[in-house]
Amino acid sequence: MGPVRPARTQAERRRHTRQALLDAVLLQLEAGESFDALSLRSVARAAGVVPTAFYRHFESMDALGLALVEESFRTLRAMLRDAREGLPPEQVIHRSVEILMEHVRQHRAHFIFVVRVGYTGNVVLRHAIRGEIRLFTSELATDLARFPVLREWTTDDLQMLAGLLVNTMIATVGATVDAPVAAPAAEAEIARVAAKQLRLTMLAVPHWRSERSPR
Amino acid sequence: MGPVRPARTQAERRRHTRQALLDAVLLQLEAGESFDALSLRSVARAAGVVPTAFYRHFESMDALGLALVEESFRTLRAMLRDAREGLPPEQVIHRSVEILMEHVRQHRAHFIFVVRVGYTGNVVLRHAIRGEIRLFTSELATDLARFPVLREWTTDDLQMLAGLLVNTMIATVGATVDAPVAAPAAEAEIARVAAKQLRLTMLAVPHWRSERSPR
DNA sequence: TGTACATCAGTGAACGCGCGTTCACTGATGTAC
DNA sequence: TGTACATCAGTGAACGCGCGTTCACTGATGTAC
Repeated sequence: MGPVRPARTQAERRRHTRQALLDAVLLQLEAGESFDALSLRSVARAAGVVPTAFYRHFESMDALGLALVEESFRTLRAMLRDAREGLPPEQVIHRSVEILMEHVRQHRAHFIFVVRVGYTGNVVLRHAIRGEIRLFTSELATDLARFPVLREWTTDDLQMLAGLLVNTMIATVGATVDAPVAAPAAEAEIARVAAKQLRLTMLAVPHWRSERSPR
Repeated sequence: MGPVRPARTQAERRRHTRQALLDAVLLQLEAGESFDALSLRSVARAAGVVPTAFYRHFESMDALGLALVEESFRTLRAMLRDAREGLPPEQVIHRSVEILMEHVRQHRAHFIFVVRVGYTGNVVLRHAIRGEIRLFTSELATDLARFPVLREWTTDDLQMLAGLLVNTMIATVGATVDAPVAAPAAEAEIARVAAKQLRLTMLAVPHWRSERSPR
């Protein structure tokens, strides 16, 4: 056998280069760069192609960023799916936090992208991410509606609660990706606080009077 | 009388230029730029001085950023002080949100700086801001300890609660500064949700069993 | 108060560099017959 | 299967531009006597 010939067909090579460009950005973000400070040339260089090749795949860095928004939220939705299935009622919170931390560990770059670029100056990407977070929150609200205690809550109140939980999640992710990689102690501490905050929040639920508007 | 002679003494002129540089950055952030994308030259230009004059005041853009961290947190502490005084117990939450929104309106640029740069790629500024937020959270925890319901809580639990409240505050500020300036309807909606979230959180407080470690 | 010198905020020219984008191109893969 | 042509991912040279930083400077304000 000779050396493995990578990417036999044109389509394969094309997909491969495109992913290399996306990954180059994620890698630079993980290394602490700001998205707005990344140059098209540095990304092309890191992906192993000439700057002009970039344009075969994306019209601009913003367009590449939008592709990363999609890719990242595919990860976040997968997480929600995992949570939907893996939640024995008696330890919802503990397992939720575990699933979150697990996903952050395995898709660190996607989470960094979302929490960091979601607050960046770049208005296009910021709005794209905030829009996705709103959708994500709505999905969570729908999931919450299935819990017996929450069945009678109004949509508005469910959104409010989901928003609160997502805020906690975002703050937790922010703290996690800010801590040194693979610092189990710091990570455990962050998870512990997050679980407490979620437990406190859920403690309020049975006492909330969610008022349906008169029919 | 002739035209007003601004900044008679050297010290005055110096202070004036320094502030013009800081304000130039805040203005560009408000206009939607990312801190990491700002150039020393564009800042000097906006402040009305030649690029080299910049160095008379700051060693680098990072140094200027750290000065802005200080300036911004002076604003946030002033807010906490206002809250400490202006809170009739029967409407703590309503007033807190009002005070927050009021301060965001009046120091929009400082809040933009904190929520945006606190998540940026720039590691120096991000850590500086996150450190200040941690201090800010601790101060809030101390204030919380004065409420009768919370008097028996452990320090760790107070920190946890303060963190939760600060998270809500940060998310609220993020949503506010992301909305178009002077959109009273959007702002009112954001404030309404924030108040609900804080009310829900505080609803849990009497039901939380804060366990002191055995003496 | 007057003079001589020191300080120092701001100037302006110059540098080398990496940037985004254009253009005409190459050569391997794909396709029609 | 073989041939002739089309497609198109990636190349490489070139452009004008704004960048951060250096340097020697200017001239108004400050200070010592």
